[in-house]
Amino acid sequence: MLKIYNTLAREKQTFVPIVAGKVSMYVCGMTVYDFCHLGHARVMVVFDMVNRWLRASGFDVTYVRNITDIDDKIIKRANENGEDISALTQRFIDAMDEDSAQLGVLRPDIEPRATAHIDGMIKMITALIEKEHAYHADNGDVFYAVNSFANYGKLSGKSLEDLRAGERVEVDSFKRDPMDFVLWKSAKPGEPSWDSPWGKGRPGWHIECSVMGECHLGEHFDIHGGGQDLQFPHHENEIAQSEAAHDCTFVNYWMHNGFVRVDDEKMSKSLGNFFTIRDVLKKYDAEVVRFFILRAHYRSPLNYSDKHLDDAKQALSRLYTALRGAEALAKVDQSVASYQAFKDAMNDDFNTPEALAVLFELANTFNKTKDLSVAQQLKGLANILGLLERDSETFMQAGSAADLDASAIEAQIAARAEAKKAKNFAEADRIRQELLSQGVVLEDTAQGTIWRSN
RNA sequence: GGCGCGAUAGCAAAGCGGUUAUGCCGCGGCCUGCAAAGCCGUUUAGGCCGGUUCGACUCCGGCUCGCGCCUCCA
Repeated sequence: MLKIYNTLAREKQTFVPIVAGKVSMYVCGMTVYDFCHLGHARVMVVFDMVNRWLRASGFDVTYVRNITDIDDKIIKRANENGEDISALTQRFIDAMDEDSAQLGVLRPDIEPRATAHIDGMIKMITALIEKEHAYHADNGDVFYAVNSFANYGKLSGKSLEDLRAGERVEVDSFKRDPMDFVLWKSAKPGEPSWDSPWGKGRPGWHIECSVMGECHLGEHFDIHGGGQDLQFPHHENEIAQSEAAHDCTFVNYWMHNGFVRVDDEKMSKSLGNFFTIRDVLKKYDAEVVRFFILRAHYRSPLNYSDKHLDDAKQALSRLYTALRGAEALAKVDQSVASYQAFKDAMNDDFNTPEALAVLFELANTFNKTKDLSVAQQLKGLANILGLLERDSETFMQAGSAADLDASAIEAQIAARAEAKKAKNFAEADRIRQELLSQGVVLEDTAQGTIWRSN
């Protein structure tokens, strides 16, 4: 039985899909005006892991992850660059696709773009106005009337009174209530706009996800995910919009992943303490980054540092080392204890740290017994998490000194073998030391000498 | 100010009311020409103060510290 921590209920709940055997999942994706950073990597990897486990559990999953390709920041950035908005967004969508592919993230089934759903947004806003959940204000914007929705605050645990009491709420004279949020922004000169019953304008951010979710998964679906920072106001507002428009429950399970931090502070654009995925991948193997993310529970904070990545690399290497020389095919045996332990861990709110512990126990068993079925199990279970998909040599030799090619290393190994044969250990050690200084580690095995990068 | 989360060994990170988490690092041993890898063993825990209990890292209460949201944010 799969249990999921539901933010809405503030507890783990047994997962019961709306339609038996099927799962509909929506995750808030990126606003494409810049390169993705490690925080984005965590969302992509975490929900990729969720998607993979649901599928491995036999569910027919429809996974939607949207792309916000129109908003203030995009317009601002395009103006700064003197770049066409669609060129800008396409450029960063391509970059995002590259980054996520590197991280072993499977493509979502559907990746809707906000700009392709303007009609649906106009339709939903119209319905909200008709039901008196929204109003066309004097400045031309359309606002959602927060006090028209009795359950406002149920996801984030905030009450309207508390929110209004907050000192940071900016007063907008065109709003009936300071907490009302914009559904449709009237166009300012020079901004991209679409025709609507309220004149030319563009949608607010929150309405995009309500509409894309409805369009691709229906008025009521199973799982909605995203980063913790989207819980309020974004997801709270989505609920207000969708439930008011449809008069039915919007989402059954709300999932929020924890932040990536740097020095115990949230990594974010506004703090300027972010690392882009592509910068990190210049230094670390993408699978190491994926392993690093999966090593912590998805709801826990995750501190980023080179030291932690180095540690993750060492740990992942242990698994690859175990499989070295025994390139077993991935083959999961569901009848053995390791599968049960792995499954129990994953079914307990996607407890990947515990699932990974099962992999290390399998590696230890295989190192001792050399029972090929154990190696197959190790690789099979790891593959479910999108790990250990390459062969060991490829991983172990990746990132070695760029000025050495494999044949040069092999030549050195051969020379060392000659020296060893002649009992000239000083020369043998000199060669080994020389390679080590170039980032190549030699290991003598029963089958001969093999090498890996340091 | 309002709401919420966390505090586990040198570092990272889980489960669990009583039995070895796991990984990296350290130490001892085996293996090796020597290493590396691997194997065996091993040192370091549970912020502080109370309570419940035969027994608490695990449950309850208080405190301290850290973090997040309340504004765009994954």
